[in-house]
Amino acid sequence: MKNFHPTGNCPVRDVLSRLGDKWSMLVLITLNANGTMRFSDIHKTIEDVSQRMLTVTLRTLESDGLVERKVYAEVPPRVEYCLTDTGGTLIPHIEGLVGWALENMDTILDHRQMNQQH
Amino acid sequence: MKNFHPTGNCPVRDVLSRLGDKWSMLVLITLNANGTMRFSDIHKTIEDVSQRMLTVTLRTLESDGLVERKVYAEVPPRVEYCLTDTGGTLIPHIEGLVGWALENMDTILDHRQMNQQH
DNA sequence: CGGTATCCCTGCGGATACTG
DNA sequence: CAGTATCCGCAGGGATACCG
Repeated sequence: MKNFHPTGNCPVRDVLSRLGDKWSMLVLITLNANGTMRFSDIHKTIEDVSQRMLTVTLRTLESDGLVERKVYAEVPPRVEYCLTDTGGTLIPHIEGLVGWALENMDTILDHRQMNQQH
Repeated sequence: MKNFHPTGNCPVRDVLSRLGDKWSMLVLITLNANGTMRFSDIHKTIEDVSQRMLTVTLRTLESDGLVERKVYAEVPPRVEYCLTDTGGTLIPHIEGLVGWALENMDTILDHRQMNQQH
């Protein structure tokens, strides 16, 4: 019987759990679609994320090496974010999931409603 | 500026948020790797999921039409689970993510540690 | 065997206010 | 502009007990 927790605490689960939070994937595909963006640009693009959670999400992605953060010593301050190479290699897989979701969400929503009527 | 919330409450986010929970992807790839499985088999394969959460996860996947649940009128009862066709089409994308995680987790973990020393 | 039913707790993430 | 700091509510999920 095949399983998927090689060592007890599985690094794959660790990595994937990061992407499974509410905003990470959205931030990544937004950065991929628009290239380098300022903090405020990302915030405008993803309207319903709070400033706090956008900061937290970006910092986590940065510390994982998926996003690069560049601070310019200007007044007012300017901070730019872009994907790293590692972050870029993740994009196709996220796009794959998004594409699948787009293709199948009608089927899924229908099926879900059916069962709700029970 | 490209964004990703077509209608305000985006079905893509809805669908993906389901897969982003703690156990769904794990259950799906386990079922894919082993074919039809009984409840207890899944539980043995994914050791650290509670009975409650395994039930909840399977029921959600069933109501979304990704997993099929078959109950046999026997004593003691037997319940078998397998992927549906729709569920099957999702597998390659999950495998893609898992593959990426396996390839890149060393880089990620290193990067993460560097930043923690700060 | 394959579940429910309860209770409970952690921690994700929102709201708001303040700052270099 | 791009953040911290603080507080707090809620839902995801664990532990335990019981059931057809």
